[in-house]
Amino acid sequence: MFNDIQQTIEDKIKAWSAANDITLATLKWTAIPFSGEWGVSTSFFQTAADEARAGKGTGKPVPQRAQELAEQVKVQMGSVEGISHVEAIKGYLNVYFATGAYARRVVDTVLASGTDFGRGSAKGERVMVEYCQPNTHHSFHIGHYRTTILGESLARLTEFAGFETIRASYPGDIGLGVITVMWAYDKFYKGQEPAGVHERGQWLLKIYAEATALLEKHDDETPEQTTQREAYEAERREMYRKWDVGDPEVRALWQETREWSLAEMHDILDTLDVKMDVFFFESEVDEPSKAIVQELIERDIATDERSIGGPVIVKIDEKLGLAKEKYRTAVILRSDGTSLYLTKDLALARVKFEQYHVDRSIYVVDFRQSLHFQQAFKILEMWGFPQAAKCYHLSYGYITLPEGAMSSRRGRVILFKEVADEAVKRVLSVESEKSGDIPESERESIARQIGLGALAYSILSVDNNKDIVFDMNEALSFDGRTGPYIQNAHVRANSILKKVNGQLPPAEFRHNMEKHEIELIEKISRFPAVVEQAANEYRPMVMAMYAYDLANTFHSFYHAVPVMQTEDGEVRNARLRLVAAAKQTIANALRLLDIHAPDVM
RNA sequence: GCCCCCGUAGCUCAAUGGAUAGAGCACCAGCCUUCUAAGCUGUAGGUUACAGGUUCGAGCCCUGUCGGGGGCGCCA
Repeated sequence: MFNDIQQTIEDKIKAWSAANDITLATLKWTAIPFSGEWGVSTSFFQTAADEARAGKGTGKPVPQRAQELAEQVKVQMGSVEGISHVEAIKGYLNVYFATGAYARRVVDTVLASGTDFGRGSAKGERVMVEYCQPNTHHSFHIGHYRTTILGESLARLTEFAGFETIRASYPGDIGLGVITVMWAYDKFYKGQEPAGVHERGQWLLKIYAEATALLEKHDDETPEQTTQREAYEAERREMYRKWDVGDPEVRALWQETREWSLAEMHDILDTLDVKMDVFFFESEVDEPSKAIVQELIERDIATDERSIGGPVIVKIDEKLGLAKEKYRTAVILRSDGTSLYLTKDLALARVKFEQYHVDRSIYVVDFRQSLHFQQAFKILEMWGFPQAAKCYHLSYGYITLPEGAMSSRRGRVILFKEVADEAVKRVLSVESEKSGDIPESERESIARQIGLGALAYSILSVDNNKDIVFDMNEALSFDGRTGPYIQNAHVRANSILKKVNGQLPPAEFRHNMEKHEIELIEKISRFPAVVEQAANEYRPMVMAMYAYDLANTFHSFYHAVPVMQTEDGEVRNARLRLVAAAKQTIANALRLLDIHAPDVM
């Protein structure tokens, strides 16, 4: 956390190596495996190996030579301000911090920074995170939730790490699926409309599933059924055509039903505390996207095969001179002149670069689109956008059901709303036996925080490229490595602090600290580095792991180390400040995971 | 045929090329007159799919094999 001490040591090592004609490899600092004290560690394996390769070594095995070097440095080190002692062990140089001074510094820094503890310095780069791409006219299911929570957490991380961050959503509000719902609604349900935002959204999903069944070809259908199906199909096609040419009636129907879905989506985003900066609607990028195709043809990036009845394509592998198939050939415009997913994404990327001036563009989209994005990024590169190098597809695995993939068309989905409601219900059912004193007026809201926290954590704590087989009991578990476990650490910290009404007199940390105290301080001090890592690697999971680790350390501390019962006032004050610092760090970590940190539960 | 992801404890998952591969769940044994037991402590559980290679050092990098998932010019 504090690099100045580390820097002092590093300078000393460099001076020593220069004086002794030793070619020092780059020093990498890591945390020492915890053993009751804390500090940082670096090794000399690389330096020893370099020596051996250069032929100027001593002929000794690398580990032995590394240990020798570490010992020499240790002898050479002398005393350094803020360092209690140094040890050379197994080729590593372990530098231990002077406990009291370091502890005080960490705790004071956290308390002074508050909600800003861990915030990175401004990076001078603008990041756009595109996530939450639900289709309208269906309902928001648990798969949409995964991109939303993943993207929101990532956006919070990049923002906190110091990147200027723009949150973007790209709802699919037009396409065959949308038209299918409109057709069925218009034909069978015109004028009807259930009350309630979510009821309406879910009703559309039901209509979609019904419509799909009507339009699906069956092997054993009778001639009458075939005629019927083909007539339906023709009606749907006609409706799409009318939408395309801007028929007022169809457009009005579209606007109305689209609004139902968007209302539901906004309600869910509110529930999740997601504040989008920009919405790119598929319907709005459709028309402009066609214009870029001509430009790509003129630049000789795309090949127009329309004269022979074909589409417009980009032969990526051929253009790159690749012998093996890798990016293949991408179609960027249908032979009938209509746009495709890729057409729109290329156009959208240009808007992001030129209108929003983004330096990095991150797409939180499921892993099945990985070829699509590889193609898109390559084409952008050929097109001459340097930002293409900093485009990143954060792919994630599907959420499937035990019986197989979810399918909106078959109506076989787990809706986010169902899960969220169930989560709150389950929390309320255990609140009476497990909770502390929760004011009646807050019970519902805290139950929501805990339920949604459990759900969010169950998604964020799994590596994004893993598939998740959705299990309600697992997703909403409150025990062990879960959101509520972390929230509970925050609550316990708060319950101690309540007893002094938040009064935190200064403290020196001169007492002989127990290992649980030291370990807690060590974990807290790692938070800023974890923020950097999670943001740089685009991995919310790193923060999820850390949050658990920190809470786990706090729970152990809480159990083993008395705070209010401490007789010595000086020690009590120090521990109170440590508890406050832990509470703050837990809250900051949870916030980056889009999880609330309640004061009671 | 080609490309991408994955394979770690019974199950679900971790582990910037670095020290003794770690958690949770499940199982077993303890801990509430003491700051919230949604908790803590302990036991048990491993040939990191397999075979080579690179490296002082490989779960991690490279090659191959096997197994699972996904994708591959007009769906999104």
